[in-house]
Amino acid sequence: MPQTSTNMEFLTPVAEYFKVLAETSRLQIISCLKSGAMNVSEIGVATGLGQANLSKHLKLLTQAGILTRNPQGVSVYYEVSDPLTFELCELVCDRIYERMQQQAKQFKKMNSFSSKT
Amino acid sequence: MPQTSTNMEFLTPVAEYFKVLAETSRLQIISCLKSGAMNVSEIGVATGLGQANLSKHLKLLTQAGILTRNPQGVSVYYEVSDPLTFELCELVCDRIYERMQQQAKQFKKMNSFSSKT
DNA sequence: TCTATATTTAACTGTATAGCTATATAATGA
DNA sequence: TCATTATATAGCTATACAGTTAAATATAGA
Repeated sequence: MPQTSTNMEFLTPVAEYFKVLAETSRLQIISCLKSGAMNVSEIGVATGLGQANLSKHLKLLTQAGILTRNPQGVSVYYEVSDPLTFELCELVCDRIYERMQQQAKQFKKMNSFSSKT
Repeated sequence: MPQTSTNMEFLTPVAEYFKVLAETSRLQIISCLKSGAMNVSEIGVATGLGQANLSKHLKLLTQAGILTRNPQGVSVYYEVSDPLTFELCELVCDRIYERMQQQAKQFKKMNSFSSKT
């Protein structure tokens, strides 16, 4: 990436943050942690992710500052460290929902097979 | 990806949305469109991206519903279609800034070489 | 200490994609 | 029509990384 533009460097951490949220598996993990802290096995059951794979994602999320790691005896509990994470997901979710509704409306209006009620 | 978990499918469009924002080049494009619509050549100058590469990113952003395409004669103008995009970037940006400040504070406090004023 | 359980790490494979070069398409003016 | 300029696309390479299997590490209890 031979980018030498001025504000490139400032954008890098932003892009990296979004990249962490840009995977369904990690979103699954975040989603199931909405109810509070869980240990790795529990998250594994809840998400259905393979054990090693899950561990890698948890490491990534923790390094990105999105999760907090908390070892308790033999098991390790993870928790979403910042409510902003949930807010971002909700904002995007809501917007996608709005768009889908809009598309459905458009579709109904344009569709010549529609009953046009 | 042999994921069969229930809410996987609902998370896919969310992940895809974040993925589009997870590239410095695309963030550059979005950033330079803050001031309003620009044509491809202008964006090219502003970002320093290669012509073909830029074109691909613009296509991606448009397909994701983030940009609006508007051909005017020989040139094509692009514009950010939804202020939510800017909001998301700002939210993340602000949070990263807070974290960096926090880390700096921690660093100063922990550093045994510090002047401790 | 030995064993069992929980989590992490190492190493590998396949896939997705950023950026490149070269070419194609579209629109305007000579 | 032809040339020129602006965008878009095709094809390629290198890199990043999700998911897998196998091995390593850590903790608690017998």
